[in-house]
Amino acid sequence: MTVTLADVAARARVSPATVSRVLNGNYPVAASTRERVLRAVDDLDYVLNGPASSLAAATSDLVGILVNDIADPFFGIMAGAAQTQIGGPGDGSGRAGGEKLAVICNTGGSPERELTYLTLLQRQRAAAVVLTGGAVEYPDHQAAMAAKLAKMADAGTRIVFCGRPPLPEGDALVAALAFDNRGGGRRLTEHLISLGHRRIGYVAGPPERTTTRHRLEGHREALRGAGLGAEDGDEERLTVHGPYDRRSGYEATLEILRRDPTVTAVVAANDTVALGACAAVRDQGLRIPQDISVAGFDDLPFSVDAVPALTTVRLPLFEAGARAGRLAMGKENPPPGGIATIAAELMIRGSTTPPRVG
Amino acid sequence: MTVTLADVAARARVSPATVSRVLNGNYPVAASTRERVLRAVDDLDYVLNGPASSLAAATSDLVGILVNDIADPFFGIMAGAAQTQIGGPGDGSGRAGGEKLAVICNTGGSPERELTYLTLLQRQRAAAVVLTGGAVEYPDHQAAMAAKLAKMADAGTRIVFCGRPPLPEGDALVAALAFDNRGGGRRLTEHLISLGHRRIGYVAGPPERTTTRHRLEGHREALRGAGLGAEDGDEERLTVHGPYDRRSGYEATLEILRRDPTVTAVVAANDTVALGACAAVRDQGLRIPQDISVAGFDDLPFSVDAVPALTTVRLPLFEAGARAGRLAMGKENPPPGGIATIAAELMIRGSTTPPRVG
DNA sequence: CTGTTAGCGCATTCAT
DNA sequence: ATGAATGCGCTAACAG
Repeated sequence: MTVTLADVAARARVSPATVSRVLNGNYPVAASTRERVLRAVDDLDYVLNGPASSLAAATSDLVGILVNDIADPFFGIMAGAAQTQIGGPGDGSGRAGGEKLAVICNTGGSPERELTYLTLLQRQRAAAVVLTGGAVEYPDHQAAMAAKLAKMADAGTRIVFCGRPPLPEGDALVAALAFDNRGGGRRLTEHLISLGHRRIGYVAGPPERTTTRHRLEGHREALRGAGLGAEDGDEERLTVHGPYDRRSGYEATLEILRRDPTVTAVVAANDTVALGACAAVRDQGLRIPQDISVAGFDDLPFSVDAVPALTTVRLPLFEAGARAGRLAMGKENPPPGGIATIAAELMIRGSTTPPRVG
Repeated sequence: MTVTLADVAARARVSPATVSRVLNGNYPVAASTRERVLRAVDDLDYVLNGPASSLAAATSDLVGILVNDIADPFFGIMAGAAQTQIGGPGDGSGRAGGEKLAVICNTGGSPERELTYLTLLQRQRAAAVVLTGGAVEYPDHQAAMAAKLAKMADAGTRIVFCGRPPLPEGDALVAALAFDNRGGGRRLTEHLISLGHRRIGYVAGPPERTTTRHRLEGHREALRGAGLGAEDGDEERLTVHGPYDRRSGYEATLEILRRDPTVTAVVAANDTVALGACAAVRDQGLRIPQDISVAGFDDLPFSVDAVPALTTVRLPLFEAGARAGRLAMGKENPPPGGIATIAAELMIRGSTTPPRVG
């Protein structure tokens, strides 16, 4: 019923080995036979059996891209960009040549699912794995991840981090592209301070994630640099943690305003959270930015369309994702030391202004 | 070097077949031996060889989810929802049990890449394929898709459409969840007409996609139902096509305003496009909704946070994606006739009001 | 409930 | 440049 390599060989009057060689193209084959074989492939509508091929060759053409939340454009943009470098141009024939199968795996931010997906990819003998977004800092989980990644790397799987700091152990096995979340966070808050803000609320992400920690650390660096926060307990009082979603931004902002109605600015962990923060501010009858300035992080596409446009920190998500894809394909050499820090750019827009006097 | 099933069998002092049985769990095994085997698996840190397993069993645990643009939350939400039903709960061990590997494939809207991905999934003997979003209506491509899907279905791959109309041939091979784009589009424009709008611009998506066509048809049904458009050429003049992105919304809206400065409302092909439309309206010095009403489609999460909040048509993306995932897993029976139409709900918000008199 | 026996379809030595 | 032979690691009958 199902057409195999042998069938193609028979029709082309060559040996199975020859068919395999023209299909993989890694070996000299006479032009005339190649043509004959390809015609037989078309005639028979033959489709290579991936599992059999992978088994015999001990490698596969699968590349996994792990993301925390695919419904969030932050990850969608990186994943899509990576895929453009992995999927190959496509030859328009639908026949599929040497392309890899770039697949996106949605962990939902769960450490367990992250490990499960890695195991699944390990089973498939994936050619490469790209891990995007911040890591969870539970020691057990980090150790388990490190062990599993080491094993996969050992088995020949290329490992690439994208927007994620390298593992504590600092394996040389991986190439890491880390965003400068700390620096971006610092400059953003410095901007607010330079405008004259002194009481700044901070809606942070989940405490266990590296991204959250780094952005928050940057924020506090800026506060301390200006002699704010550390001494009077404001840092703790004006920081509220929650997930990276709109609802969290809304509720955390209400909480911050309740704790201190005199805050003049709210910094959100990312742009999505900032949208929720804006809604909360408005629902309190306050105006942005006249009464309260609001800032985000990431510069997602919708941020420029917020009203007023959102001051935020731009991360080159597409470029980083594409580079991660190239690293996964071995098209590009790893950065020196295996790790590159990607700069973050402050985008000042209408949602931040000097606080009202008085 | 690499641990195989036989190694585990040797260590557990059982036959390879027994190990296979406990791993797959589809067969009775004595509790004591099962335990022994599992311990051996852990001791040896054994990982099943996916390709070998798939080859022998002639099936794989891969499920493909095809999307047009993973950076667009419209697809991210559906894909993520589908994955929640497919990936399995995860047992927290990271060991990976009977889960499927749900993978998202980003076609970028290209027909060629769509076919290429299907071929790749066909190679892998995917257990199921979920196709999301509107289809491209080029006859050749439709025929090629129908042929390939038929072949895959024939080989045992489950095919599910999500937010996509069934194929013209109407194969019984697939289960289809189709959004009521036409009805939603019609009700949206009827809403504007009922407010008193008479000259309504329409920023449409790419003309070759079913989603575009259906939404536009709904729009025109409403116009004609009110005796508008058809006779005076407004339909054509006030419709501009473009991709489903912000930029297109911006530019098309400028074009519409140029063609007819007296339009009082602009309907966009989706919410992202609507955001661009809003920006264009504002850049022309016009206010929303006082000078011009703007409406979108999909009700993506950010739409409620637009200022003013966007009137749009809500599609239950998460629910539809989850249902598609269950259909792909065979956890749920296909709808009668193989096709279910998913209702669209009009969400009236602040971006639409009656036009100014005069 | 468990062991034995055969392939699954292909890539890759070796020959020629 | 091509063919023949071997085995990748596992599952699925079939015995027992």
